[in-house]
Amino acid sequence: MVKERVTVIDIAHAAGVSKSTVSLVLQGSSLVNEATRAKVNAAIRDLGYVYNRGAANLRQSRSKIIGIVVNDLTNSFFAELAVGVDAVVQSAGFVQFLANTGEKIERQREVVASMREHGVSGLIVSPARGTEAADLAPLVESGIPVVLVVRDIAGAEVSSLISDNHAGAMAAVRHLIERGHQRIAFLGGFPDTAVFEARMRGYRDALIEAGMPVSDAMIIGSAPSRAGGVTAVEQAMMLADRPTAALCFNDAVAFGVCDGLRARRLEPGADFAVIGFDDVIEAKTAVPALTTVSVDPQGMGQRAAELLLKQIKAGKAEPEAIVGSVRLVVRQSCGGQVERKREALA
Amino acid sequence: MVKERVTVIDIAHAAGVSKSTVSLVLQGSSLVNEATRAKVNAAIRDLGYVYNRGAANLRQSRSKIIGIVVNDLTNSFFAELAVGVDAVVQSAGFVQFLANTGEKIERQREVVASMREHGVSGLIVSPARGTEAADLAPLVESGIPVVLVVRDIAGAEVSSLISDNHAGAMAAVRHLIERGHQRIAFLGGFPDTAVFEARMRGYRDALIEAGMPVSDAMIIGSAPSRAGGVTAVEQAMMLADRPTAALCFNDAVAFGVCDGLRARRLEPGADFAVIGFDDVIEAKTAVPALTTVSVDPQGMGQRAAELLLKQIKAGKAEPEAIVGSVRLVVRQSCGGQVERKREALA
DNA sequence: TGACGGAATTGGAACGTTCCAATTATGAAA
DNA sequence: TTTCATAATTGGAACGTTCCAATTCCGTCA
Repeated sequence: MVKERVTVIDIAHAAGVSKSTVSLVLQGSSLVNEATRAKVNAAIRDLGYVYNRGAANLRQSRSKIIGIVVNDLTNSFFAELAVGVDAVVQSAGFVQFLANTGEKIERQREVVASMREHGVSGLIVSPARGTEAADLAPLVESGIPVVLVVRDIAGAEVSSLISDNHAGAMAAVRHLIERGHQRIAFLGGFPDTAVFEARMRGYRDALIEAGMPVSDAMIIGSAPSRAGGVTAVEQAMMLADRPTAALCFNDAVAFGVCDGLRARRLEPGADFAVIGFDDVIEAKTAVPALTTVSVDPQGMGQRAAELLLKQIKAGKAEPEAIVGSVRLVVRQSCGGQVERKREALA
Repeated sequence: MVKERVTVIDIAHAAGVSKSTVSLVLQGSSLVNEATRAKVNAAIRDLGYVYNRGAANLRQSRSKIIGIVVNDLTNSFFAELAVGVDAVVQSAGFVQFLANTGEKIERQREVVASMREHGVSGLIVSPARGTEAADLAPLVESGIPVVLVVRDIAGAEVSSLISDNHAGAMAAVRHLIERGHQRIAFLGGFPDTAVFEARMRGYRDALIEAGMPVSDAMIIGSAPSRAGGVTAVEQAMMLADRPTAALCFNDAVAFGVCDGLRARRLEPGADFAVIGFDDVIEAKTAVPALTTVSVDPQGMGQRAAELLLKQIKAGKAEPEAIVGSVRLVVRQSCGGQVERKREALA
């Protein structure tokens, strides 16, 4: 019961035209007569023809495939990024190869190679930790458009779309200072990443701007996950001079920090101010709703995809470095004024 | 500066052999002499050759691509499912097309069609709400192996891998009954889905088994999301005869229920027992840690992928319906004995 | 009637690989 | 030396499409 593949030739036969005409119909060419177009379409339906995009790609040496490789799909930030990308590539008639590297450089190398072999027209990459410009060199030399998201790589000559981490962190810390906090920690994230670096610098610069002391003890790294947040806040609360507020590396860490606070019978928002980063979808519905720096992961995915498609269409465009603006979304987790809070506790 | 594509012919030239020999080398054939193999490999490296899998697929009429279509990638259950699939297909040398339908039947139709055109060797589908057997018919007729996950479709002659929702729900409710709860609600989920049906039936059957009354008022549907959980628990707490415990449709709903409880100054676990379903990755680290029916989404993705690969290898296997076993993971969110709890409150 | 021009259609080559059958090289046995 | 088997290599056809140049069709105009 093996199905013979139906090809343009079969259609041509059935419709009594040549394969070239069928091809024209498939491409929606205006050169073909209305009547024959109808005949051909009827034959296509009758025989259950399915277009072989692979064969077409081979002939035209271009494909309608883009690749997206992310470093951690279990992190909902990246999952949302992927759906943003998916939405725009789908409506442009493309389909996406998605691969998850789990932060493994080796796996990243493999999947990128595999995607090249499959002839993707472009690639959106959120690089694994430790990726270097050299890792991407063969890819960019081949002339395939690449858009880096979330994490930039120094020296890589490709477009990038990262959010303004420095400005976002500053805004968050300024907000905490305005509310009267004196001891503000920076919690979570791997210290050897560019994103950590940028957010942490924003944190420091806001403190310095306000003439406040910067203490390294207040900067506590961890895995950028919920579990990491728990351990980071535990460590912070061991300090002699405990913080009363924290800017967290990302929302996952922030949720973990909330968990850790509750485990010590402290209510996030009321007893300790926490601010996240990213504005993942759960931030709004959590209790307390998370104050966070909004990065809009889906929107970012969309913009990255649009940029990539533009470059694909243009043949090869100059690398663009876009830094996406970012805004502080104030919800409940950062509490009210510190003074008011003190009263409530007294 | 347009790059000419390097082909097997170029390699053959450079290495002083024929294209057939190069092809043999690429396929790792044992027919080729060690020395020539080395020469060819050197040429491949020197010229920066990249294999054109599309051309190979065309000739062999089989591809190393599988498709995975999910109904909601922003739900971390499905994101994890996708990484499970990804892990096994990657190590089998396949790559995955991933598409998100967002529960839209129309989009699902489009992406499935697109995947067929791209010649996927198999498909893993978590169908959108309302998908019918007829929607899949053309696909299965074409002989492409399909594995349905999470949601089964009556009458579709394809393999499926769903978890034992009925047994899981029963186990959870039995556990609550053992702990002394008398009024147990079932919260969240869309009532018109098969998964809802199965879990709700498990809930009812456990109550009946214990000789306890079943009240429709205690069964409250909602969107299967965190926000839905909040509204469902609000509604439940309006009841004259308030529940003291709930089995939730899934973990997202359960988190929402916890949020809603806290908004009313009730502590999940201590004041109200909540049990989730799925065991997503955050369930373990949340505070309180969520008692839940473990479905192991990554493991499920892996099993689905393995089943699919098996069928691809076998040409065409008989449809198998696997129901994955499921176990109750008791953590903190369902509290201790009700008696003890009452003492603590008194 | 013949020439012309635009619209519609067509055959064949090409894309980069694999597969098959055929060929050549190598060495051992007669 | 010839013969044979085995190992290694090879040319050409094929996969299903698109593209190009060429051809046919048909109505109009001189």
